Amino acid sequence: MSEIKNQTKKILQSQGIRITSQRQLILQELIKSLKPLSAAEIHRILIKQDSGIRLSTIYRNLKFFSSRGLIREFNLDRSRKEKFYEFIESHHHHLICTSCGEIKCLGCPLEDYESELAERTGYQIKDHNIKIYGLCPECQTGDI
Amino acid sequence: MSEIKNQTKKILQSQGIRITSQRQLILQELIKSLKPLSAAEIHRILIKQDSGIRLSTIYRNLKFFSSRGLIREFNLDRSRKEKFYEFIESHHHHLICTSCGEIKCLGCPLEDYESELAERTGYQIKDHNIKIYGLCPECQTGDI
DNA sequence: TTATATGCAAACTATTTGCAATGGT
DNA sequence: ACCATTGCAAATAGTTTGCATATAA
Repeated sequence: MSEIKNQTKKILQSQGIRITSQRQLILQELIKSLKPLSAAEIHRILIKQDSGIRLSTIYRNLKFFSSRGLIREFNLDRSRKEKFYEFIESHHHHLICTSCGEIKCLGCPLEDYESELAERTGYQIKDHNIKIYGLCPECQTGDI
Repeated sequence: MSEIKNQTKKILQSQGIRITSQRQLILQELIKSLKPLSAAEIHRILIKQDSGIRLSTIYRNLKFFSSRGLIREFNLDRSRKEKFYEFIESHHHHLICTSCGEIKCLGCPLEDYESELAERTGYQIKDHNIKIYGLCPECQTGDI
């Protein structure tokens, strides 16, 4: 069994999640991927690898993994309407190139701000996300 | 002519945007509203006020206003799938109660961070948004 | 063996589009 | 008068659901 397949299996097991080949495939792609993927992207990848997995199965499992806190589900706000999904390794944010769509992960600049905000508003802060939009170095030629 | 209707008209005029009753109605609601609205919410409000405006007209104009920089279009990421729209008065962010859905506007804590980020990544930063999720004081009773 | 997950097809929601009619300038 | 905008209906995209079958434990 390949290294990543093994790792994926362990993760599912440790969470008490029933192991199916489809779940392993989906989670593997999210773990391998360096950037968030959409349901359709995952489907495209898995279909190429023979597996006759259905889109509905992918959606169901993405929802399921999210509810178990294994992955994070979010929108990109601009242009696209699909949701994106990523394996949660650590709290971070995204820098998105509005021209080519490339997504880069960033650390979190809000640690102090959050506690100050909680104090000021009375809110009990649970989470947050930041998306930063710009042009990546490659897309800056011609300087729009 | 009512004060706000007048103001709306002036905004459209100053932007060289053709004035129609539908555009005035849509923009008025966004200006009056203290929080972002979805297309369906705007539609519901305007239908109640007699106007037989169509959802498609609302969508078309929301897109149009966004492209002209009059309003901002964004997702809420959690739970809901619709987009939300707000009149742009100044750059700000949102604090969202995950229990009752209340949306509060916040200032921007990222001014310095952005320039540091541009330097570090080579990206030309254009914009960003932050969403912070938590429980508002009212929803904290029972402390989940 | 039994509950859970999947395949499949159909439904649903939010949004977009084509086209003829209407309305602003 | 002319072109932009609207109404209307139909299309589309992304996602969800119901039900029979297959599969993990």
